[in-house]
Amino acid sequence: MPYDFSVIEPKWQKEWADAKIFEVEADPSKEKFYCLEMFPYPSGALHMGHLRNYSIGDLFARFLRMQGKNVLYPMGFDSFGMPAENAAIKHNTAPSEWTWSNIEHMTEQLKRAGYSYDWRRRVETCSVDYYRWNQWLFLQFYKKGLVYRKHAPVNWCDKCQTVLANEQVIDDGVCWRCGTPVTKRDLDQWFIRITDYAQELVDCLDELKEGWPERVLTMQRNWIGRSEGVHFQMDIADTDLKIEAFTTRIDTIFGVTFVALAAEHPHVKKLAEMAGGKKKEEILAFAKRMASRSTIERTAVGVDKEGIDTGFFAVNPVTGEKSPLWIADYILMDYGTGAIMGVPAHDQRDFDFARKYNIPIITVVRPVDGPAEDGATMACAAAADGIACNSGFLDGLPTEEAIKKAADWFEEHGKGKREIQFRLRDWLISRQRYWGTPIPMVYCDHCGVVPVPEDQLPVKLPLDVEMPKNGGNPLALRPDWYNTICPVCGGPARRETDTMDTFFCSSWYFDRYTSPWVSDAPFDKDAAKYWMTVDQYIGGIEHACLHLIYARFFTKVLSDLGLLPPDMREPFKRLLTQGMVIKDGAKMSKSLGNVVDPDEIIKRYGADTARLFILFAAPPEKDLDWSERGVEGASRFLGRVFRLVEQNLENLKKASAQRLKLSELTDAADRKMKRITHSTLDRVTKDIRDERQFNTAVARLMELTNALIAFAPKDEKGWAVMREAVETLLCCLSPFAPHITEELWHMLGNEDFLSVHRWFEVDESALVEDSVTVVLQINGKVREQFEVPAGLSKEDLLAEVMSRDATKKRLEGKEVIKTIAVPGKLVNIVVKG
RNA sequence: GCCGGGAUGGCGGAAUGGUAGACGCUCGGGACUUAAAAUCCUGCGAACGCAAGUUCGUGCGGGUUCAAAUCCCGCUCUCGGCACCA
Repeated sequence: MPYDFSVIEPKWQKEWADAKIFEVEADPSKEKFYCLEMFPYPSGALHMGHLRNYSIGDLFARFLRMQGKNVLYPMGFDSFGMPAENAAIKHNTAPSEWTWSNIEHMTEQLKRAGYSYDWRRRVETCSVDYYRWNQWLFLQFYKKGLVYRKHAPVNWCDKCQTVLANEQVIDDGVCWRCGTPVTKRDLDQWFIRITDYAQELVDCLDELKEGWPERVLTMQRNWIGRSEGVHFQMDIADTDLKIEAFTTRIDTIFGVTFVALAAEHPHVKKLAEMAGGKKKEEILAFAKRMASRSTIERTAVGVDKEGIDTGFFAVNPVTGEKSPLWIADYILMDYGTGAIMGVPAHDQRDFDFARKYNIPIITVVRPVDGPAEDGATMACAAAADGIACNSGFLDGLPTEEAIKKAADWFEEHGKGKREIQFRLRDWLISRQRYWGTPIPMVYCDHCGVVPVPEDQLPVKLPLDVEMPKNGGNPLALRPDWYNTICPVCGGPARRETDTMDTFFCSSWYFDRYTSPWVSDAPFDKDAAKYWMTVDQYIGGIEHACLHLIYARFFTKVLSDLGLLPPDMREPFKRLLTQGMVIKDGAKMSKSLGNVVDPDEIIKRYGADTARLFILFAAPPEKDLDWSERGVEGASRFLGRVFRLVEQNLENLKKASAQRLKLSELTDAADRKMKRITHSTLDRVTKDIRDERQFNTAVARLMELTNALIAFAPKDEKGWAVMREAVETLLCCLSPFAPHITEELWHMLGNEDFLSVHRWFEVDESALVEDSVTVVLQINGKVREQFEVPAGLSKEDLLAEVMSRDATKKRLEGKEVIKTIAVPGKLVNIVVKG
């Protein structure tokens, strides 16, 4: 009977499901392991990226299960979002119908791939049972003061017809989903105070060093953008106005030669008024022109800085000197205070600006080993640390100390204080879209903004909607839905028609998995306490500053709300960011027409082959080059394993299941086979557990298979050795190719499931070698290799090598200068002549 | 500009101071077959050589070492992230 995956795979999928071997319960007596993949958006069908993500996850889940851990391995769908609305318009159906049919289809696909999920725990964020808890959590956040409504300039995508969070504006100001340039709009929107947690979000990155990729930590650190500095005030001469400024380089305060405001700064209008006349018109015109520029225009490389002199002067709080007050386009209103002290000698941007407008440049920091540069002739700003000069009481101090002393001065004189600034902005969660969680708020003419009482949740999304053809939110066109009664006064009120950013849903779904059946809370506290945190998370790098920041933030808040234990501050202990799947040099995508359909591959080669290829072709973090030939290679390998067992089946079944010790084996080939078996087991275990090097683990298993094919047992002992080797191979291969290994395991007469069988133990005594190959080097160049008994000391090895005729011959007529012997490895003889 | 990753055969990739190229793919030779597919055996970094073998070889230039893909110094190219963030 040949290897027929089309029979074997469905058969074992059914057996596993019937026996419920992948269903788990919290059990504090057992050590748990929570293995999680970033859940998919139900776009219609699985793509290769999904297959790669989940093949890695299933490998971990199966491996750890076999290692005896109580493994939580769930799957669900991130099923709210724009594409459902677009598809609904295109196919003239409802977003919910489209979404649910995709969920069912993709679930079937995942089952055909043989992943070992506990399917009872499937979570769909678009189901009322889930999103009602989004609403409930939103209200808890609201009570805690973490939710606020603000009229502010926000990012607007015209194509998606909705606002976006800062994190969703990428690549110089375009929408993360559709690539449309983002514009600014002034709107009333709901924000979440993620900035309250900015400091902790940075601090905890250190705890994640062990298990997270360095680059993700760096990206988050950059995104949160913590900087320490001094916040201080400056008077505007001859007015009552004061300017608030922030700087990280307070040590350069003596080098201030101008002060600049952002065009949107509230003082701009006042100053224009005070200036009056022609100057007023000029200032207002300038501010208007700057405000109308898009993010792209403002941040394009090489754009000249622009500014206008207000004619006013700011007073330096230390020196009392007056510096001209400018309005400049490179000052951002939404960072710091929207005003800066200009120190052109030591800041490149200020330098560019000063040169353009002939503002004086004064150096106040000199290099450690030389004199200060001349401000009039220097080519660029000297931003590096050095020694303070021309700086009164700071003179002679190295930058770090000068900063400290200057900051102390400001605090002592009550003119400013130390402050920490973050780049991170609050999270805008309102979306002017239909297919999302309704924000549980109502607007009453008498009572204002009123939260929906918890006992009135859920605010259900109507499913019988017609999507407006020209875009926009159908909820806003449904008076029957949005007209309601004020929970406070009972008068007429209107529901919030915006829905929540879908990243809200995905910020706590992993908590829900721990107890998806509870109906009186988002999740069961005890279940979460047992299962959380996620031990291994797997997904794409694209979420480094989106989902992965929001989920970290949520976990801290849920912990503070008492829903998670107080010390549970981080959701994901280890993170693996898998590489992309590449074909013909580019990422697989519909628009490039280079997609390979996982279903097709599974149909043609089987799930085991597809999974094995994916895990073998590249290390998990690297991009994977899709190769049909490579898939065939994986298929060939599984065929070899199948035939190996099948062709020796009778003898293997008869063979003793007893494990013979190496010391009980006398035949050299048997001993060698035994050693290979255990060194393979040892290395594969380490590759998976410690190194996460699945490609090399597969390579070892191929080597073991090659050795087994060449192995010819001579007697009963030999067959016992072979049986042990074959079963070890099946055990190690099981997490990679679970169906074929399960089949062969049962063919050998085993009755339990290999999928949940205990991982084999390495017999350390079987790793001991009789002899080792050592290399003879002359002057560092390899000359020959030969066998010596294992365990020789340095001296004995050297003596052994030097006594060989071949060695003596090589050294004839040469003077030995030095010898180096590395036991078990090599001997290097340094000679002259 | 700043931060991070990477560069090894025809290709994907092994090797973290000690035999460079494991394992696989491609390609060549052979066996089986009427034939093909499948399968099995075998060769495969480059140069010279009938061979034994010798020399060269891990992006480039230096250095440390008996010994460097690996460590140090200085570059080049490339991929990714952030970027008037004060």
